[in-house]
Amino acid sequence: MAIDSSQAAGFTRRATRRLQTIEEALDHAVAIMEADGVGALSMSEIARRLGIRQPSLYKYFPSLHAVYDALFARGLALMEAAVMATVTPLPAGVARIRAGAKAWIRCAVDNPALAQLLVWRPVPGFQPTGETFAGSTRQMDQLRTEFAAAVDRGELNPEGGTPEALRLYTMVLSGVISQQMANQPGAAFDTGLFTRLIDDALDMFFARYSVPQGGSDAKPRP
Amino acid sequence: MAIDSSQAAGFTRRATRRLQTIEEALDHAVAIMEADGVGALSMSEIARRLGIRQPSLYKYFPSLHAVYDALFARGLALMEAAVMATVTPLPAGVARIRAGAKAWIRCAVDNPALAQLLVWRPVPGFQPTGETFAGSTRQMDQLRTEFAAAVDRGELNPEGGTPEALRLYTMVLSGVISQQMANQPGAAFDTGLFTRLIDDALDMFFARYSVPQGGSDAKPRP
DNA sequence: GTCTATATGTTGATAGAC
DNA sequence: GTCTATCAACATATAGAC
Repeated sequence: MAIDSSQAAGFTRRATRRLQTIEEALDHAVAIMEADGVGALSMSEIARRLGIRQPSLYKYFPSLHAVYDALFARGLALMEAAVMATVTPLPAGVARIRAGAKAWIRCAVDNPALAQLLVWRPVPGFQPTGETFAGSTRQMDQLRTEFAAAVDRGELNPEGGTPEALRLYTMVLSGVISQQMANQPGAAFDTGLFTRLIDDALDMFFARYSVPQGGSDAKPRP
Repeated sequence: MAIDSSQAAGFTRRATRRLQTIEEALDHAVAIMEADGVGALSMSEIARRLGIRQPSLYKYFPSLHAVYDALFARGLALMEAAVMATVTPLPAGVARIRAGAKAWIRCAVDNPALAQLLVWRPVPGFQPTGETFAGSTRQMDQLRTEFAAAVDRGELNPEGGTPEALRLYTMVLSGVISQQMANQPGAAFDTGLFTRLIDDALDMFFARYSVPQGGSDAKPRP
């Protein structure tokens, strides 16, 4: 019992310590990217800030690309968490989609380096692992169901459920964050010249898929 | 006379030869960026492809940043030429703006490296020279006048002339090209999953600023 | 898991001969 | 304008002692 417990505890402690170091390394990586650009990341600099020698870092990451992959995954998780925290208490529908969009944009502005990794492809030769990329696909799937729900509830016309509508939606969000990051980096969400137009952008988008506001009996389906 | 002429000719010949070399260097630079990413550009690689030693390249560009600046300027000029060629024969108005937008997107897709340099900011520490950046500002000014003309002609409501409308417009275009370059690089304009939605995106945008389609007497201004 | 040592490569930029 | 030579950094990654 005592032996098992200490073994288990020892194992988990080592494992958690290792995970802590990994997270710390990623923290530094984010700091480096935000300071000097996404392309300025290097194993040497991470190790330097971590207080270890550069070869030691290879015990945690097999390559620089692996670091980028972990950062991509972290970015995905961060965005998902931000959106979920905002969206979970809300009922399905357009209002929920809108709230999620704003949460996403806000999170992207607050984490510009990770957002660049997600929205742009600034690192030559880097592509997220299949496993990592699956997370991105999963988020897109969930977004699809959100739109389908809004259509079912009659808040969007049937065209709102098409892949084209979804792509148009991602284009709108991508446009907001791209212009904000490129032309006014560092600005806060509430004061950014482009992010402050997010409501207008969403109005513009959803107006395209609004249901005809009929009177008492407006084309009900038999 | 003969002397003056030969001197002048000698001077211009040398000058044009020099300009030719510079243009050739920029051609190689574009090829490098398209092959290995915008951040992969280096003086060494340009010189290698140019068939000269790397220090010799410093006779043409004082630094790598100067090369980026020249590339930024070339990208601006290319886009402007493409838009102008499409737009010049058309009368002012929304149709002309739309045609210009499509020409711009098409040109961006055909020149992804230069487009990335213009739309994103992928090179850490690089900012276009004041002179170069002025070209960008000038193009924005012209866009502003295009919108003002469309408002004057009654094709857009007064809100279409506001800075917010213009920013929303740039966000839409930036969203199209960003999503296309990030998620389906290399696709042609006509078949790209995102670029083929350009008309829908423009519909969505201009619908927001459409004038109320009145009957015979729809709110004429006194 | 950390270190030293090292191999091997790259880069931007300058000095100075021709 | 081209070259050689060189500097000073910087990088990724591996081998192997402890």
